[in-house]
Amino acid sequence: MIKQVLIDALAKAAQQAHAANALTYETLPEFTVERPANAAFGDFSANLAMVLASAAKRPPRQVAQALLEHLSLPDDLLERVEIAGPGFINLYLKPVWLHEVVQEIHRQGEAYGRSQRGQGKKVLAEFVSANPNGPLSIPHGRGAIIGDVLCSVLAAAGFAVSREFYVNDAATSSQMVRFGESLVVRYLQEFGKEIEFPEDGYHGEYVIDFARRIKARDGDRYLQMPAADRLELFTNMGKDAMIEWQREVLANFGVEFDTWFRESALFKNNEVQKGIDALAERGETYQSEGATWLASTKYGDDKDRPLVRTNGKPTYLASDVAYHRNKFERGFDILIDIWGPDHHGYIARTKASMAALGYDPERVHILIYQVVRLMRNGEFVMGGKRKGDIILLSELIEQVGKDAARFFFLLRSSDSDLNFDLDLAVQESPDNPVYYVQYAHARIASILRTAEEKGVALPEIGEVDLSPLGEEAEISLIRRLAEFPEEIITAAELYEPHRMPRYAQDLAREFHVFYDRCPVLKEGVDPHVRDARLMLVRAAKITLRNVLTLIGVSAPERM
RNA sequence: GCGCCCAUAGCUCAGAGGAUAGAGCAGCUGCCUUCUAAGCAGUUGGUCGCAGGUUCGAUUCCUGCUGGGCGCGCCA
Repeated sequence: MIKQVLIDALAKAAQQAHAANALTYETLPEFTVERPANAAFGDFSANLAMVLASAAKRPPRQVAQALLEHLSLPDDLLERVEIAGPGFINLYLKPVWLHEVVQEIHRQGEAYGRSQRGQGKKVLAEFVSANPNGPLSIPHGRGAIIGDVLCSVLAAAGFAVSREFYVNDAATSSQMVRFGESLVVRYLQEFGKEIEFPEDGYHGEYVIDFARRIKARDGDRYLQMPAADRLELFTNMGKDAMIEWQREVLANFGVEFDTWFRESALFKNNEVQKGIDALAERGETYQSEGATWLASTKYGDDKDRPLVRTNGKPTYLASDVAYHRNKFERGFDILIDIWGPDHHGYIARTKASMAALGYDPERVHILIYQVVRLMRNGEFVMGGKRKGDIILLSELIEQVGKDAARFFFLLRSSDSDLNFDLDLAVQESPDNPVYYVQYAHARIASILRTAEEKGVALPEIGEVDLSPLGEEAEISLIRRLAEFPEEIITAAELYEPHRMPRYAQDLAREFHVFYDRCPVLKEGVDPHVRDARLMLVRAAKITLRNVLTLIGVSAPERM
């Protein structure tokens, strides 16, 4: 990558200036080489002189001067260098670097954008993790897409990624029992039994539907069963059905998990108790008021937390300790948990519990995404579960389609609330960002199709002279293409998948401008220009398709 | 009361400590006998919530306020 070449050259210049006693500093500070906002400031701009100024005890511009005297870059790459503003080193490159970008994209094809930054480090991302007693909701959709695309981005940046869904199916949990009871009552009601439905039961239609399916399949055979056995059986049947339902909806949404990890397995293998014991052995727990507590305040939590209740049952935290410990024991270097906003209070205790077990809490990254609001006709919908007018994730996907749903869920930073405009998502207009981006791809495909129809041969990349590419629209398009690998690395390192749709929009915009200004196949275009532009158009197609694939959105050939 | 997130153009939001703070929408004005007008161009619009601090440099980092969203169980 060109940027790395420049960074290395500047670092070397600093070392040589230092060796020649032209510059003093202890260690070379972090510095950046960036594409400046204003094109007049060159192709790239470095802040090295400014960050070096205080150590060198000289004004930034003088430091820059000293650096330039020792800077060496190939003549066929570097056009000129300028010191500007408070001490920026602005590098103006010859167009050949841009032509090399186009060639590189052709050579790499589907691999363009990928890098080895992650060095194969093993990452486990856990997300969605809905309870197996109901349908997936809109917030689950946001978590699903953030997790799925973050994983794709990490994989592209050279990490070894696993996607995991944690199933909160502990049989002892009161919510699972309540769910099982609700299902039993609905089943009995199907046979005309007049049983009152429990106030704190699961009122949703889906429970009734499933009870009917059990009746249709198995008839009345559960009517005479001992109540305790029946409850356990129905709880399990209901759980399996819910998991399967959730799995299907997510698969329809393009989200597939490598593993579905069950909380119940932690109990089955006694790992919950082992986790508690491990903490006790390390002296991190104590007994008080009949409960067992984790001394999480030692590791930055604001209170100590109960691990085992007065009634002897472990808390949710106890399973979570066992679960995270299990993840580390499976050999993952980095753990990522993606949680909804209602879980923010659990960050400190989760990290504290891992620290108490001797794991570096820095290896656990917990991402909290903020609330989603659906809007229709300019008004908020989804009044709440009680009213029953809640929109399910499956319904949303049906209404707006997978592409729009994925793109919209990813459009905002996880830290921001998300207002999901249902009307806009289905609009076939340029206001709709997903159409805007897909349309750019379709336009490219159309050009290539037309070339074929006209009998214009598509030459091999190595055979084409790219030097005719020099117009402003061409240059800024190539620059944008060149940024793609870095953009993926940034998104991966900051855990910010929302950078991908944003990049896609920026790239689409550059292409539309190019399309408007630079005819490819029209009458009167010089064949050399035409061929060079064809190569650029193909490079844009490759890159656009690659970013859309990362987001999980289709790249249509026609619209 | 405590915690998390947010506060940037009329609206929805970007902006990893850098130069003149950006995009889309909305408003106004133009561009299709020419590769897809689902597009492009021009133009209007800002005390980056307020007050301090750190820094050569703060929309960005820190502290304190103000306003809004969400949450705060030996529930999961």
